[in-house]
Amino acid sequence: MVSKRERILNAAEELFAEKGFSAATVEEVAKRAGIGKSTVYEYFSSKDEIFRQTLKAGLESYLDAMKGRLKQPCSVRDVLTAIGTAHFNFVKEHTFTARLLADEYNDTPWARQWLLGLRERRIAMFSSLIRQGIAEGEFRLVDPRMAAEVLLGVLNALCAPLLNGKNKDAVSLERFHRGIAIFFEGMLAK
Amino acid sequence: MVSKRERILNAAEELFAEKGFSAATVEEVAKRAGIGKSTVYEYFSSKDEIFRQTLKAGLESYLDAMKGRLKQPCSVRDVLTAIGTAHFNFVKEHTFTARLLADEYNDTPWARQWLLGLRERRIAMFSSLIRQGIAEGEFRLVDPRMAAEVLLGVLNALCAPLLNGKNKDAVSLERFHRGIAIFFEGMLAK
Amino acid sequence: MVSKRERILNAAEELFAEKGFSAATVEEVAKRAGIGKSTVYEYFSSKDEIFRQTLKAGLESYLDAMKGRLKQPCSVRDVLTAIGTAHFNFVKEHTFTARLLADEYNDTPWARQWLLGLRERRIAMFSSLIRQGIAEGEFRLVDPRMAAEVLLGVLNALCAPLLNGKNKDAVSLERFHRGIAIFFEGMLAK
Amino acid sequence: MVSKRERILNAAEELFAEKGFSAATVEEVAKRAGIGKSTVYEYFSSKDEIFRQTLKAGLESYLDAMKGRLKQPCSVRDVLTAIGTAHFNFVKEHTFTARLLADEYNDTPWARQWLLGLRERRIAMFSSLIRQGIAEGEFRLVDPRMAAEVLLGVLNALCAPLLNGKNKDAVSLERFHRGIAIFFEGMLAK
DNA sequence: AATGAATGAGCATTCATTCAT
DNA sequence: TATGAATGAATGCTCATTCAT
Repeated sequence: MVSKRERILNAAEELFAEKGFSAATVEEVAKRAGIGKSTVYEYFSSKDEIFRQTLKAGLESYLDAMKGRLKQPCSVRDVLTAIGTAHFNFVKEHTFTARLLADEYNDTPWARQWLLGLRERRIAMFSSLIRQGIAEGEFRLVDPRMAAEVLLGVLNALCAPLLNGKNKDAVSLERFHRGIAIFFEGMLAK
Repeated sequence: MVSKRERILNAAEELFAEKGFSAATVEEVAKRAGIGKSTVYEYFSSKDEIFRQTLKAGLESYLDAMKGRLKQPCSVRDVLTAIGTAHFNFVKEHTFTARLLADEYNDTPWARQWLLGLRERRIAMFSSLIRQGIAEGEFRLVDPRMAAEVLLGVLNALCAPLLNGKNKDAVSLERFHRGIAIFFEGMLAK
Repeated sequence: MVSKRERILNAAEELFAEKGFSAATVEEVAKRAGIGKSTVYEYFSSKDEIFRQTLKAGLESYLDAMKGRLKQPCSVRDVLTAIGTAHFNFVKEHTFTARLLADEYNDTPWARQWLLGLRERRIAMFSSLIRQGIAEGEFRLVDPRMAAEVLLGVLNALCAPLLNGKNKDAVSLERFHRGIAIFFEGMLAK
Repeated sequence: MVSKRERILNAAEELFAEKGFSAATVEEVAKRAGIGKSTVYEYFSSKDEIFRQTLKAGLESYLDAMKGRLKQPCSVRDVLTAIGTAHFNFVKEHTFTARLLADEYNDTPWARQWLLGLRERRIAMFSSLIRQGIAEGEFRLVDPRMAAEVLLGVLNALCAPLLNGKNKDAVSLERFHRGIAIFFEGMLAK
């Protein structure tokens, strides 16, 4: 059985993703978690704290999903593709968290800072791999950080339909791969 | 002299971009516009309506900025680059509006629908051009809509530093062009 | 017509005196003032602030009532009696404020500090007069401050029935004077 | 070892004296008593009941302290002085209870009634002694009840520093005696 | 047209009390 | 007996909206 703390976190994740932090109410969170309103305060000291923990949990779960895909004995393109695929699957699985983690979240200043931090970590991960690809002659000579940003944008764009579309299942992984292929084609050493 | 209606819209644009729709208050909007709180209601029937109009104005202003760049007697790549450049300049100029228009805006359901509509229009514009590029042999054979999505993601990613960074001026157009070049390299017919 | 701010202050004074600060609610205050709950917040920033202002107003009104009775060309006993009489009348008139100003008010720490300050001012006033009485040979040699405390206790004790009794009018000024007479008899130089 | 019931009562006494009835919480009481929150309800049916019993215990403890000082074979003044001394020592020892018993306690209506009852009992005790003193020619002819009220006020005033001052030990019994001496001087038959 | 004043509906948070163990 | 967990009712405070001028 799932702990009450987790039930609250899950409900909050859904609601924050659906309506934003300010518009979601603690009462709704409680109701969706199937508990009384004040019980929420047994587990979290404030609404802000709920958000902080929701974000933290989502972030950890995201980074977990990326793990183990970094040091494989194959081309950088394959590694990046594997990471991209993990990203895709994560978004498909945790749509709500993914929306929270999407680049733009306007509600609360401190939340934005937090999310920008995550963005930086992802960019760092990508650019490090890209630098390696360049060194190994796999990619042509480009600014690695800039290329990393571009890749991040491509991933986000290709996953966007998962966030908003009603027919998530229609969004295929195969299409996703064809999308990032454009990026890779542009990156290859001629 | 700028009309009172516009003063309200400008103030609202800033505030919504800064703190999100829910967290911004009508009183703040009025104060920033330099007018009394109830005067706002002479021009807009509700807070929601203010947001709708803010969005509408931002959207129009964005589409205006794109106009005139579509039917030029040159390569599709040049046209798309021109559009991208217009996008870049718009974001630099209207940071606040740009944030509102950014793909993810989580606050209110109907706002999201509206923004998705804009996204679709941009994608349609891009994919139509890309289709033309393919037909003319400039681009290789790809799903035009998918490529359009990718391009959109690239544009957004490359403009993201303008939205959050403190040193906006450090973000150069030249870097932006090198970024989309990756996309075009991946699109060229071999 | 009495200002809304004053209506709130009056209602608050009554309620705080009746039930104490914590037990009184802002809604009750508003209802008793004949206004909406949130209107209260147009005039006072918080419940604490209401209490602070209530206390301040009560204190000023009390000190006003004492004024002009200090420098009369007669015996110190007469002056002190006049002050005592003013105290008596004030309590009769402003029962609620008087309860707030009574020595013991247990609710909020900062309020207690404030009230202790008032107590000190009253003691200072009394002891200065008593010192004068001693110097002029009217009173016997006693610690002036201690005597002042005693006098204050006597005044409070004799006014207590006004604070709690249902039949306030039965409490006569004449009885009050007979009461403080005991104090003065104990003070006279033999 | 002190019983759990008493531990609760002691904790409550402290807290009620420190912050007033409304502002004190059952959880704090439990914590200070070193027990779980719901255990409190094994011994007392409600927060109100805790207060009632706290008051009752304080009152009994106060009256106990007065006992045995009433029927001594000496002057009434000596008896009253002995009672006053007992009062002084009680306040010094049980500062918290003393604050609760102080004449003014504003928080809850029924508590006030109770405390007024105690006040009446003390006044009755005093006035009976004073009547005796008058009958025996020790005191001059005054309204015994009024004199009792005055005496009570004097005792309270002289003990007030014990309730609020930081330097309780600086408040001497000797000073206290000099204070009530003023009362007695005023009472003596010439 | 413009606005200060007023307010009800709503929200985050607290707390006395109950329940399950 | 003892208690951690749970919660509904209440409370201070906010804010979009209306009203009177």
